[in-house]
Amino acid sequence: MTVNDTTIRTDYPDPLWVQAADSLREQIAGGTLRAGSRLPPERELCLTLGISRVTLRKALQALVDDGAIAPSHGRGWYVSGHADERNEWPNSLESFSETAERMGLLATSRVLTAEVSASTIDEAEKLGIAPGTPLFRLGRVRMLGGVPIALDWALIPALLLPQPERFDFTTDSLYQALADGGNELANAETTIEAREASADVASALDVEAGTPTLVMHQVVRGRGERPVLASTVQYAGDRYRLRTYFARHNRTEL
Amino acid sequence: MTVNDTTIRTDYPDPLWVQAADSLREQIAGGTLRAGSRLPPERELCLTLGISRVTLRKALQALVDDGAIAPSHGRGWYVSGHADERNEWPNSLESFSETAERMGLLATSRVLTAEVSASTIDEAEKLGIAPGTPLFRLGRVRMLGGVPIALDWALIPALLLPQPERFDFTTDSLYQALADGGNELANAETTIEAREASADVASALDVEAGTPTLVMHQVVRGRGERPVLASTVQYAGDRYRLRTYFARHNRTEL
DNA sequence: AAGTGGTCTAGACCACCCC
DNA sequence: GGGTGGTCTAGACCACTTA
Repeated sequence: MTVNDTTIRTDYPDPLWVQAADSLREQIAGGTLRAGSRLPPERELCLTLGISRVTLRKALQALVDDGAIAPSHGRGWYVSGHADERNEWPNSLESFSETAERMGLLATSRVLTAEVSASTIDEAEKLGIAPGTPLFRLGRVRMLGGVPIALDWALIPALLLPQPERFDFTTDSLYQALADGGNELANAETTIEAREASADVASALDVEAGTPTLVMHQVVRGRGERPVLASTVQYAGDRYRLRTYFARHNRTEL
Repeated sequence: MTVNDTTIRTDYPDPLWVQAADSLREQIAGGTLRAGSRLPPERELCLTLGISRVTLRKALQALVDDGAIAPSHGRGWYVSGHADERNEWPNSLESFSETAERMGLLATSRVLTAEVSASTIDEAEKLGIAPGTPLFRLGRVRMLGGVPIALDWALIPALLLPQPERFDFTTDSLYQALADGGNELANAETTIEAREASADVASALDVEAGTPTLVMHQVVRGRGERPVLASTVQYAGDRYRLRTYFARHNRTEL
């Protein structure tokens, strides 16, 4: 027999495992499942949620990636102590706008540069394109509550962001603009280092020259695996702190 | 029957999905599957590898987490351009010893402190233990090829690392020591900031006071979700660069 | 229309933990 | 021994891409 045809049949529902994961997240957030407590057995959850065990386990894995629960072989699933909401992009750095939201501040930008011009050899190599390919260059001062926090330079092959003048990057998200154009971001290589503020950077960030800054360089790729974006962000050392959360995967090896 | 009931029985075959993932990794690394090329269809791989589709997909997901391949609905699986070996702990920061290996340098340490003493209130709060609980304190200068790179302070509840004097932390890995004791590390909360080197730090790292340093603070949890380790690492700004690689998960949002 | 990945099921057996 | 998570299967249908 098939499932009991509950006639839900809604036209475009989330996959069952997403619904199940959301349901469990709510129960954890709502306190029905307290931190440290054990979840009902998988086979019982299957009945409660009306899904198969394979599907349930996919939902549970999603919660593991969030850091919300952890399995213990032979004992059960346990709710993590620190089960608050995690990033929507787990294991990533907290984004600037996420930080702003967490701190209850308004994230804005002052646009220094927004223009299309030919790429240099170095830029082309980083982005995996031919030298001279048109690049959209976006330079911004990122601010929280009006205070300058970071200098952000982004390079995007112009073809991937047609008509950049459609956007107002004092408030619009560059990531969102790329996603709207069908360039979903899939992964990123990141390096982070500490460096003194040069005179130029210092004046843009309104700090003294020579003070420590945090320099983050990223090459972000889309689904197609070609780099979509290269960015360099330089944070004033005493005004920002990168945050991230790592969860180890299901590897059995040490 | 009860053949030899040797209690050990270290007869661990890897799960099929791990074997399958390894097999695919080899084919990619070995060039049988070139960057950018398409993998055989899932149903064909199932026959080749002699496993079911569910199992195969678990293996493929592992490669996605490595950043080695990416799926395209309706088209196939594609090998990523940058398909070289990734971290064993994907989406984590590259560890000090990994960096050393990549650069062909020898990672050593000078042990400043290795002692057990009672925890302060602040330390206890970070580690989720009672104030006064004995802590193993390990202070090291981390070096690459004999050059001091970072100051590393680690705090571990003493119960989790009995007889720390068994280890020689000038060369032994703290993570390995914890894993040997059954404390597998599961996840970590990390903050990273830039700060000036104090006089003490500067002399330990052999740099000038006031130069930029990268300060990374981590609270690492094990499977049990209780913190296992709190560490603060301060890198000389002009001698080290953190590296990481993020891969977006299967979320459909955006 | 055919091929491909995405989701889902019902049931099975194994490995681990605890009584 | 009984309960629990970990692995695995064979088959089904849906959604997307390409021709």
